[in-house]
Amino acid sequence: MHPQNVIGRLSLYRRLLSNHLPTGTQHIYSHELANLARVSPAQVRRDLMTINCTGSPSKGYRVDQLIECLSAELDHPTGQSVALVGIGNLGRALITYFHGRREKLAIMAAFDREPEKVNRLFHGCQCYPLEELEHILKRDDIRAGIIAVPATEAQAVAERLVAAGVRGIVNYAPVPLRVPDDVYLEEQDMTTALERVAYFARKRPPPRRED
Amino acid sequence: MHPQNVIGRLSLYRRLLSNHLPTGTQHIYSHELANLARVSPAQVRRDLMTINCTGSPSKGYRVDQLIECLSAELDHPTGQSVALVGIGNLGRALITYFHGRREKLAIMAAFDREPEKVNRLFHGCQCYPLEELEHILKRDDIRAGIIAVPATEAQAVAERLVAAGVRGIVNYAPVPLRVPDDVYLEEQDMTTALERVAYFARKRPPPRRED
DNA sequence: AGATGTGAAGTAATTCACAGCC
DNA sequence: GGCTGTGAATTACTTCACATCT
Repeated sequence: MHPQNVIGRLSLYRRLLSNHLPTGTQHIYSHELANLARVSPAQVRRDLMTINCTGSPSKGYRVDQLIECLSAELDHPTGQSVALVGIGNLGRALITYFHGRREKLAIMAAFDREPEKVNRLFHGCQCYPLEELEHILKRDDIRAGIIAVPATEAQAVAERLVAAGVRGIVNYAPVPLRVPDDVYLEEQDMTTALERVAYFARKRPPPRRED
Repeated sequence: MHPQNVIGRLSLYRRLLSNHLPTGTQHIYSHELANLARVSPAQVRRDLMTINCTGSPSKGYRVDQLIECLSAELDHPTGQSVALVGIGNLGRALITYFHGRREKLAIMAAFDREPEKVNRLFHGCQCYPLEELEHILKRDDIRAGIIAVPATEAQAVAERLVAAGVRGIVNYAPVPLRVPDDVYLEEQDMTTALERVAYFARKRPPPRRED
C-alpha cells in the first residue's frame, strides 16, 4: 500500500496521459510527463518505479502501457461505487463532474434530507432520501462516500456511513471528522484552501501594476 | 513566511476556536485543541510556537488571545477581496459558503462567460461578464482568485488572473495550471481526492458486514 | 547522447522527551 | 502532577547523481 501523495500523483498522471496528450502520442519521457504534472522528472520516475512501470532509455515510457499500469493500481478490477450525501450546489457539481468520467468509479447513489431533491435521477445518479442510506449502501455494496452537507450534519453523516460499511470518505464540510483509524479520510476544506491562498498571495512580492 | 501546512492548520485552529467550543470556554490545552483538529498535541504546540502564541502550564492557552494571535497572522489588517471565475454549481457553492463568514476575507466579484449568469447579485456578490475581469480586478485591487471553470478554460483564466495582478489562486479545475513561480497556487482536485479515497477504501481491511 | 532506474543524500515535517513552570 | 516550550530524534518525502541501457 503506497503513500497517499504517490497515489494522488498517479491519479493525475493517468488523467494527463488520457486527456491531455496530442492524439497519437505513443511514447513519453519522464521529463515530459513531469512538465504536464508540474513535478520533477525524478519524482515521476520514482512514482512509476513504486508501481513497477518501466520505460526504455531510448523511447521513454509507452503511453498505453503506462495507462494500463496506472489503472491496474488505481482501479478496482470490477468497479467501485461511491455514495454522495448532500445534493446542494456542491453535491450537484460533484455529480455533474464525475458523470461518465471513469469507467471503474462512479457516484451511484446520492442522499439528501430535503424531500424535493430526492426520488429523481440527476445525471444518471439516483437520489434517495437520507433514511435509505444504510439500506442502499448495503444493497449496492458501496464502500466509499463523499460528504457535502453543512458542517453541523457532517459528523453524524460520517458515523452513519462508517456504520454502513464505508471504508473511505471525502469530506467537503469545513469541520474535521472523527472516524475510526481504519477508515481513510480525505479532508477537502474550502475554507483552509482559500485562507491559505489569501495568506500567501499577501506574503509574495507585490505585483507591479504598470499604470 | 511559514510553510503551507502550518498555515492550513492555523486556519483550522481558528475556526475550531471560534465555532466549535462550548460557549464561555476561556482556556484550552494543546491536547484539547489537538483533539478537535485531529492532530497531535506536539503539533499544536509547535504550530503555535511558530507564530509566538504562548500559553501557561497551569491554564493552557487563553482562547481570546489565541484567536487574536491567529488572526494577526492569517488576516490582512484591512481585509482582502477574492475574485471567483466560473458561476456554475461549484462557483455558487463557494459563494454561498463564504458569504458573511469572514470579516477580513470575502469573495467580492464573480465572473462568467454566459450572459444569463452575469450582471446580478448572488449572495451579496456582484457577477460580471468575463471581459470585465481585468478592469474589475484593477479597480478593486483584488490579489487572490478562485478558478471554478471547466478544465479547458482553466489555463487561460489563470493567465488572465495573473496578468491582472493576482498573486494567489485556488484551482478547482481538474488540470494542473502553469503559473509563474512567484504566484501561489493551490490545487483542489476533486478527481484526485475521490480516486485516492477509492484506492484506500479498497486497501483497508474489509468491513465485517454482520448479516 | 540522452534516457531510465535507483541507492544515497538531502530536505521537510512531525514526534519525542524532558527541563522548567504553575 | 500535568502542562508548556523546544532541542533532538525520527520519520516521511523529494532530489541528486550516476551506473546502465539503447
